[in-house]
Amino acid sequence: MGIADRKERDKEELREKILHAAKDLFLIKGFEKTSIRNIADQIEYSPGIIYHYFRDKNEIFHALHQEGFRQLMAKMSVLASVRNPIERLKAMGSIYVSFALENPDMYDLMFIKEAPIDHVIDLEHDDWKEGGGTFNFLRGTVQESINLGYFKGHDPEALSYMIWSVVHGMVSLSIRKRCDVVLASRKDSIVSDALDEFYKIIDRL
Amino acid sequence: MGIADRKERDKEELREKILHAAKDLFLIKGFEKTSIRNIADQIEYSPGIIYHYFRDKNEIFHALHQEGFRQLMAKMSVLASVRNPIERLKAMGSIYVSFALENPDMYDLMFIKEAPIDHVIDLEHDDWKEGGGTFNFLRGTVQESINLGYFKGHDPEALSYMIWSVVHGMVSLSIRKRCDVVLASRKDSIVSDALDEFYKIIDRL
DNA sequence: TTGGATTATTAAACAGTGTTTAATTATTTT
DNA sequence: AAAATAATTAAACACTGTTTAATAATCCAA
Repeated sequence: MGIADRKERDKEELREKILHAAKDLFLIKGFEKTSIRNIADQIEYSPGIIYHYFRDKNEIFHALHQEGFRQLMAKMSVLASVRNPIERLKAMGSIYVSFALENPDMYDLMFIKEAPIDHVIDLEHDDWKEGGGTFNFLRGTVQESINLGYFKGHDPEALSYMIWSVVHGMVSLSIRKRCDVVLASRKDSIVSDALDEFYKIIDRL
Repeated sequence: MGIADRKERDKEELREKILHAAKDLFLIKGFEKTSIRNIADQIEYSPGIIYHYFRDKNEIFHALHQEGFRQLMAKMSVLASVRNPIERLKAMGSIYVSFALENPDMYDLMFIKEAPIDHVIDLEHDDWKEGGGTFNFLRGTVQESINLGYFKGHDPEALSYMIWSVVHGMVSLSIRKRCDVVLASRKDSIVSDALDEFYKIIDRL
């Protein structure tokens, strides 16, 4: 079935081209300001073609969303070798924050934008659960820490959510420029400074 | 100058009507999905009139943004009577979170949406600074706590940003439905559970 | 009270959006 | 080579924020 295969590959190729163009444009102009026509112009096809590869603009969103999670998980995977769960926890925080600050638009897409999460819930729920996912990695690390005697009296799941909230809060306030108003002078360092404050607290528990 | 006054009042009245309609619609449909024409329909005027009262859609955003901050600050003001800064800190967290969960769309507008923050920075910077503002209230409370011997070795400003990040992170992940995917079973209670975890940590410092 | 200036309001248009439709071109199968 | 199928497009639809010029309403001075 070599011919069918090649056809399949050709189709996949154009799909990737659309996705690539979409990502490029969105990193420059932002997601909502990137139009279907912009993407079509970029790949030198007519706008209509995009609807043969994606149901709507949200499905492009969703595909990029998945790619972002693959990237983040790849960055996290180096932590498998860190034995001490508290050390791993802190390293996770640093990786999470640096991923967000180095790829603010991708982070925005993954964790801030409202777009089609309903869609994501349906389609990605299984991926999340079986694939482990970043949150389960965090929850596991917290559980390990508790097993070693840290975080006494804490609920592992709620504590994990709190920890996620700290790092997400820091980077999302920064990305959406909410600290510029109130912390203009140190807006470039405040996130890493605040992360250090959090590490100090962890060390004292 | 009674006539000029009345004219002024009439103008103000329509301005308020636009704002009211905009807020109503936006609470139902969301901000981006509320169009100028929708607002015009609601108040039974033509779309063009809105541009005689607001420069553009962002200026409506900005007006609602200010209203939200007035609301939040009003809720916070009851805390002036709480003497113990640690108690006040925790009460602030609870008020902040409940404000966000009770007015998710308003919170979204104030702290999550990207819209015209540049505009806000220019216009609102002074309000923020002199009027105190929520963040300065937090910073002051943290400073008071430090003066009383709490949070030893911490930088008050960075610590304040970290604390803000915790509560903002919790509610914004919830509002933007990022916990639904990963914590479906307890998505309604996770925010308050996580806040409790944070309080436990504060109590142990 | 009337006429002119000013102001408030509107209708219509512009350039853009996501999406759908039917028509066209290209490719594959018979 | 003809018929069937698939890929691609042009054109339209109903919407968006915003601007323009024209209209309607109001005010102010003579």
